[in-house]
Amino acid sequence: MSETSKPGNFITQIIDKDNESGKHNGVVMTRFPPEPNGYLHIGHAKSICLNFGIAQRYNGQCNLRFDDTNPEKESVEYIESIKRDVEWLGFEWKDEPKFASDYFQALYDFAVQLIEMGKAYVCELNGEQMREYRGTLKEPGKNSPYRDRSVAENLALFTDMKNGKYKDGEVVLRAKIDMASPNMNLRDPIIYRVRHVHHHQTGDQWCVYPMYDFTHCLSDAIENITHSICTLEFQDHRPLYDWVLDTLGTVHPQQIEFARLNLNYTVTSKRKLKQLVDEKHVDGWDDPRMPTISGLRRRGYTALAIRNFCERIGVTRSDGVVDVSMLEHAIREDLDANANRAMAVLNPIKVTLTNYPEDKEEIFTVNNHPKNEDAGQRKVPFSKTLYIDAADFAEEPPRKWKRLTLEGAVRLRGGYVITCDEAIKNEAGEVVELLCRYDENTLGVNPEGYKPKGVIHWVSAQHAVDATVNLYDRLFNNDAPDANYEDKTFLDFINEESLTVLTNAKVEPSLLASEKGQGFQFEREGYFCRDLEKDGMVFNRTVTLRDSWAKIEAKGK
RNA sequence: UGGGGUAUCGCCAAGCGGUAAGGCAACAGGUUUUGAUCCUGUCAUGCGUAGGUUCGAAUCCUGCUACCCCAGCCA
Repeated sequence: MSETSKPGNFITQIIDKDNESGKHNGVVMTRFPPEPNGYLHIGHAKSICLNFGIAQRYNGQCNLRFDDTNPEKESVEYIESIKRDVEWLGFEWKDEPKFASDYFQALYDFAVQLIEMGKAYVCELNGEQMREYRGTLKEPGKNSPYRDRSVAENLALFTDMKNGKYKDGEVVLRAKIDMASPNMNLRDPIIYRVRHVHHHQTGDQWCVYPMYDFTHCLSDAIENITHSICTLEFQDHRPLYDWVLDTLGTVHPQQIEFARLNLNYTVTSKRKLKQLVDEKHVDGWDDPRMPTISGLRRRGYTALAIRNFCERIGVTRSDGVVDVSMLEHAIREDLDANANRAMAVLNPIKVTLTNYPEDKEEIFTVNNHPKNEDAGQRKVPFSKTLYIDAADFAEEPPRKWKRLTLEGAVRLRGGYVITCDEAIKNEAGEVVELLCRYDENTLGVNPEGYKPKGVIHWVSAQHAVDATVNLYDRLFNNDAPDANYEDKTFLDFINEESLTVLTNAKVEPSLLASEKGQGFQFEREGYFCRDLEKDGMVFNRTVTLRDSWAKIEAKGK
């Protein structure tokens, strides 16, 4: 599909109009501007797909720009993870990654220019006073007593700020706009503050750092961004964005806001995700239960699935909550089409084929994919003793049961039809072994005179490979863990059963040749992937198969 | 009447004055050596609400309602 045949949205409509009127001479330049203060999550994926996707659609380019103006909260680890994630999603930024900190000198010069124009002043109000003078949502603020300093004095004071003559928080540089504006952002916003901290990019070169509102618009202008796409909460900042650029007379990118992604049953706030990591509710930013890009990757989500998901949810200005089933559908769709099949017995019980020769061994050739012949075939060994899943046998089967039962017959996937004669139990009354007979005339052929109830997966005991399987479920059991509740926080909704570790799983030997990160469909169980980090046979469940039996069962209860 | 936004099926979302696309979910069938996939069908006389303009309104106008964002020296 060509880029332009993909569905558009209100932003592409704006750009189409701009291109018609020749506003930017047909040039489209966007940017993805994360602050390196955490790992990227699925919400960022939407923004990445939007910004890079628009650039592709219009043969433009997209910068990766780190909005690194608050060094205390930022780190190189986050920078590296962000680069890795954007790349993994399949996007290429223009040239080298950019940093707002690359522009610190230019930004400083712009601030000086503002002072010279009489449009900025150094203010000595402390935090509390600042708040008082700002007024409230319904009442206007009042002018700072420092508002009318001379240009010369402001220039000297700002130089002192830069040269480290003030302690953190003692003074700030403010834009002189309008303390009575109904828009709080225009009530003489702070544009520079003093912070004696080491910066991950500029070291100890600066002790004054520009604020977002001053930095972002000018960084966009410096990079000749044409369309500066951000989320809805910045709508109120647009007048300030425009004021800075208009006042300084630079090129003027257009800020366009869209609704950020909200997903039910999940939390998409860097602060909360960081809390989950810091307080060890999960095993790190890339825990497969996290909605981070790295977590999803480790869970087995593919970049293609995430891109498709982002395309399907659309881009609008109305904020809603997308159902996680949309995300799950996207990964099932990709893996169903592209993942090889394999057999894995998660909770094994032994099956002995009483009429199968003791030392005999057969090798079945099985298709890797039911529809795609190009996926090839693999060898699956078969012998007298097998494992099947405990859930596939029932002494007293419920209605519509299509699995093994006493005296019932069932097809072993890719192999013979077997009939169960006896269930051997331990002292606790649990079934520990099944004695079955196989029908030697049923390899690739239907049996004569009777019909198997269904098909189950299995693995030959002597050939089976031990594996650890991590069964992941949603991290929260409330559909809106993020919402504000009177007496609860999102931590109160953590699903205690979000991870079940199965250490006794038996998988077919072909899986020994799999690679880390490789995805499979374990037939009748779900989609799994070899863990990206751990060595050995460790598989993570990406998502279950759609399960209509579970619905039938649930209805019966 | 502080300011700024948004309202179309359970969820996402097309629609831009000519008579409500699509996807997810759900439900009902069919195929199936995966209770998967796939296929077929059902699912808004209705577009937050009340009026108005018009031959004709989800689209234009007016009033109302609900929800979201803003009082960090965060972004």
